[in-house]
Amino acid sequence: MLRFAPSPTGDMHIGNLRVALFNYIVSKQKNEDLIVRIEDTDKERNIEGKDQEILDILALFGIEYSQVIYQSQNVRFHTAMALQLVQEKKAFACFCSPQWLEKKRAQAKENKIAYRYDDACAELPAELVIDNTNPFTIRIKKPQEPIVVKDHIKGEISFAPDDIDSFIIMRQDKTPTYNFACAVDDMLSDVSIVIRGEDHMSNTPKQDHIRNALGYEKKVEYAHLPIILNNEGKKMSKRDDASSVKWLLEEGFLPSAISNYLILIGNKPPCEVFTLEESIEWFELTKISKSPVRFDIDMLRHINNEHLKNLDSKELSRYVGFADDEIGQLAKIYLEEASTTKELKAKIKPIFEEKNIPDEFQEQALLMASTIKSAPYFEEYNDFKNYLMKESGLKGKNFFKPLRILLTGAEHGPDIAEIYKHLKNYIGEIVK
RNA sequence: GGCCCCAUCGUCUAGCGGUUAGGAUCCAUGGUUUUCAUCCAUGUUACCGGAGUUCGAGUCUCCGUGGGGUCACCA
Repeated sequence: MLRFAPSPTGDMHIGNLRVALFNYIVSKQKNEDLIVRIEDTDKERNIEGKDQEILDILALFGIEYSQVIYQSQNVRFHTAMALQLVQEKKAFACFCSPQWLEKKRAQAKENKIAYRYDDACAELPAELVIDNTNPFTIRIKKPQEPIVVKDHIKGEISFAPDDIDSFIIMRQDKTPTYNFACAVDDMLSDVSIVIRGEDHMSNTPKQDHIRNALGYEKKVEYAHLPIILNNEGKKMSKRDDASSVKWLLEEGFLPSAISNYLILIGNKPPCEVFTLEESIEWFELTKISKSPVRFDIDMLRHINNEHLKNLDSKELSRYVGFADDEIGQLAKIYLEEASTTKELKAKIKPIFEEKNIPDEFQEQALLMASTIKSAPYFEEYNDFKNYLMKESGLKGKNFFKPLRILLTGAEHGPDIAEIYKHLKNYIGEIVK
């Protein structure tokens, strides 16, 4: 079993999508189910409808999963297991107040030493606990021995007990913390391998420790993906437009191209342009680079352009807002100067709109327009051109510029002979 | 600051002790084109530094340096 575990607290991030993609690929390779677990234990930060948005994006990208579970539905298990740990004295009630802990943290920071919980409540006598009416959290006792994490990408990494710390597993309001819920749920779902972002690296020994304490013997495998950096070399955040899958989609990047790019970076694929399904054939987690990768929109554009070229013309036509094959074929030609569907639309749409004629060609354009309007239908561009030249008497730049502007609404563009093939049936519509 | 990870062109990477250090992208130039672009050709640009091991180090070891991640009763 594999799992993708997003929290419904914001827009789907490309790093997240990448994690989903890798989980999907590996689940296919291992022939194991992939489940989606919505991590909604923080009621304050949950955003209504984000869960569905995430699911919609997964569908759009062709990421299939066997079921969706909501972490909040598992709290009774979390509670029961926390209780078990307390009874076994592997966890304890901690009465330290948030304010007190915050003060300790500030002190540690001031003294430039790492903050660690001092285990003040770890060995409280039972009567002190029973009589205490103050609110408390539950903390798990830190491990005795270092915990070694085996990661398919990072290799073996050891964490000292002090760095794992006696951390909180249940809050004062009796809800589980992330690490606890996550560790328990992965166990309950019988997850075999966890593929997630590198930012979870330091959570791993904690979650491992929880399962050990619970007596779970199966070793969960891990793979931590290097994070994606922005142009400044920092982790991509909400501030970076390109970090949002929604934004990328709106900019006119194809889902297939986005996944292609996300699988390509920090990887050594046998080829550069491929589909998600193709990548299942050769994908290997161990080939993923250990170092973070920079997001390069130029590369994405290049990949997107290639995917656009591979689309059949009918489909391409729909992406540009039309329905017929002919416009799709026209769009194909424009692919030589556009890399996203948004750019493509910006090229195609003006063709059917009223044209803005620059002052210097005003006169010629007027003459050209009336010549075109009275011209018969020509199958071949050459005949069309010769007729117009003869009738208008225009030539050279004075002929081609107005013609191009009248036909396409742009001063530059693809070879007119090429686009005429797809425009000839619409001439009446185009030149009004 | 503690812990963890990382280090080849601007970017993504090939390399696995002996190479003119290769490819893609980006950029520049030339050719093709009525135009922009495409396409083709060409070109600029990289082994973070220092010690060691070795006949020989981008490749192995150590130490620096640099970059990133993470240190919540968030996930």
